[in-house]
Amino acid sequence: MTDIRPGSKAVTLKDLAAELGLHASTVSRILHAETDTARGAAAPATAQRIRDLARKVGYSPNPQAKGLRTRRSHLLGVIVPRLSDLVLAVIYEGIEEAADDAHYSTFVMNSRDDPAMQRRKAEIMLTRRVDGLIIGDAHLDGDILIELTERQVPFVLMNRAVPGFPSATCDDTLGGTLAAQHLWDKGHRSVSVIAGEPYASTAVDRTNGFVSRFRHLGGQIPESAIVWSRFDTLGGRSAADTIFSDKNRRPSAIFAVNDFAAIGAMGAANSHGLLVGRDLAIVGFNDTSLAAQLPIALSSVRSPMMDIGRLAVKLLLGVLNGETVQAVKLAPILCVRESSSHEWMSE
Amino acid sequence: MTDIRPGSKAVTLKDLAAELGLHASTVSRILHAETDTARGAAAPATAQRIRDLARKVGYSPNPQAKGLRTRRSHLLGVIVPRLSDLVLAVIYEGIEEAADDAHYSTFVMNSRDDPAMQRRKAEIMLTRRVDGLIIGDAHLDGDILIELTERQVPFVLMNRAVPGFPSATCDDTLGGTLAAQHLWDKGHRSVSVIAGEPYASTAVDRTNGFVSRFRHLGGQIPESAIVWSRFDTLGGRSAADTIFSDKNRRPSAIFAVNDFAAIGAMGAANSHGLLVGRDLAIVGFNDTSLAAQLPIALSSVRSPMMDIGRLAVKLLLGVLNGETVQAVKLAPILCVRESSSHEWMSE
DNA sequence: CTGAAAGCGCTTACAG
DNA sequence: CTGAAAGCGCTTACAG
Repeated sequence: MTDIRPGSKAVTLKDLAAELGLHASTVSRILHAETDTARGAAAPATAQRIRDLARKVGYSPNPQAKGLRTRRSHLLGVIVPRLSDLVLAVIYEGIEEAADDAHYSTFVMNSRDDPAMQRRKAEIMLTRRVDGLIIGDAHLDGDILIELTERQVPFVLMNRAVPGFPSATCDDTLGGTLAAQHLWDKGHRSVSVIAGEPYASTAVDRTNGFVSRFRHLGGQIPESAIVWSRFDTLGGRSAADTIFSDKNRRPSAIFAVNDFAAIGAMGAANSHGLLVGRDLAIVGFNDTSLAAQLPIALSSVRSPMMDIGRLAVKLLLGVLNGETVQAVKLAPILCVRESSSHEWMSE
Repeated sequence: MTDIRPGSKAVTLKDLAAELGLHASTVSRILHAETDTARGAAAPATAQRIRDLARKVGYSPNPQAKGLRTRRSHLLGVIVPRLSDLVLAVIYEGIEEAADDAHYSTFVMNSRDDPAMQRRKAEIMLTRRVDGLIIGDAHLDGDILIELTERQVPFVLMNRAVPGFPSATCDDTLGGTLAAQHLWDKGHRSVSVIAGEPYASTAVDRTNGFVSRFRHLGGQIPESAIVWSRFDTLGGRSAADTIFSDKNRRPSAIFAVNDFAAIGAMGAANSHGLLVGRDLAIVGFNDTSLAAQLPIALSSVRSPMMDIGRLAVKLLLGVLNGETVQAVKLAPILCVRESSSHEWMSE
């Protein structure tokens, strides 16, 4: 068992060397020659002795010393709007997994989608000497990314894309398209969109994908039927209230770009005496774990959240490796459930 | 504006010293004498020049070098079952805030409540040389905490307590008591409990608090009415299904030790043709942001999640400071909503 | 009041 | 095949 206590003596290279009657530099050389056994680094027998002892005492190099010397911290910084957004929490699980596999550790910080906070958190991470940043709160209208690029900070975007920067996202446009096709096929001709925050590509792309396809099929969506909103339940509820307050237009279906907004819309529908799945169809986005378990199961476009996280790490490691990386979009699939499975008879 | 780029030259102490015609050690001394201005560290004028330049170029000491020298990383490790559990995500926000204020940074890792994974993650954090651990996934029956204590790793528990170790938690027993009193007052005499995982103090204490009070008031709760379950929505649903499948006993109220389990129970009730808030009362725990926004608003015992996070940091800093710290419990309050506000007439 | 040295634990050319 | 030196950027007694 390893015995590494914060602040107290851990086993050092020098300890190993002393134990073996060797010089620390020799031990170091061997412990790095993982791939090519004893490739000029030391005699095979010596190498074996070193490795055996290292394993036995559970040696692990002091990351501070190593980082100081190599100028690589093996630390990745992750910035998200909020971890209490389930979508980001799940993506982060993917990030943690992939980083772990690559022997990197990750910091994660909440920016609350506030530009000043985004800057502050990025600065803290850089001060900590992270090797690179995974940014999950990119704003379409921000200039932080340009600054980071100028400062040559290695980074990739995750979840939200911004044209011109590398990113790992869901194909949100396609997701919106799937939702539109589904609702059209079920007979809906009057639909509204709870569109999310206009500064987020997720909101914009999902909305665009939906609207384009619906119009392409011959449907009408007036601008007034697209309601921008916060991503959370409360945002969804007030957006839905806005939609229902229009007495001249009562949509038979709502597409919400986010499951939580969709849940809020379900609550609003309930308050207005509408039974979801009969009087009103609702489709959400992300297929979070809650969707299928709600009293009225929610249809949702499933985005591969874990994979987005893993991919983000892969892309960032690519950047750190000097490769040129692109924006990559992962395909979503539609999960139809009780909230939108009924056929709608247009009157 | 600071200009710190990973891997590239950042401003060092030596740079500052050269610029000022001083020795690096002098600069270092001043930059540490924050409290007592120039207290024997340097001439007031020199101190001022140093501080001005440091601010101007945005100097921040290299944490690796500093850590190597001082044997303090100013890093805290946080281990949670899963960040996709909203409760932990919110607690983590409190942790991040408090750590930030104290100039600490935090790693957070998911252990999935799996003992092997808990060990692994703790080991990774220790290998990273964190100064201490905040453990949010403690099991009542585990032995990891004993090991850590023997190895003299500084740590505190958060969210879940284990007797004999310092912790920051909600007063879960009190929370259960509040729920029991409320349901009793509303006229319920036949109740069931969705109790959560028996290895978690949250589950055990909330259940005990509830059962004790209910029995104390003169109510009956047979052991068969206490159903242990997972903490998530699916766990709540199957627990509720179990409860409803007992044809000899149809409770008029259910206390779930967790909001997500409560939501699952709502779904199950729905499937069984029971209208929550009329045929069945449900009370959850934590008052997560969803509770108030559900189509049928969920009554819930509100735990001070953010405060628990902040407190955990405070306690751990105390431990690092050599203080003896205790288990601290924060008081919850009951939020009554539609799901349990109806009066129940016992037949 | 300020400088110079030593050393934290590592890695990396460079000798031999 | 192995050792010795230098140095990453800092802090901390210790001189002077």
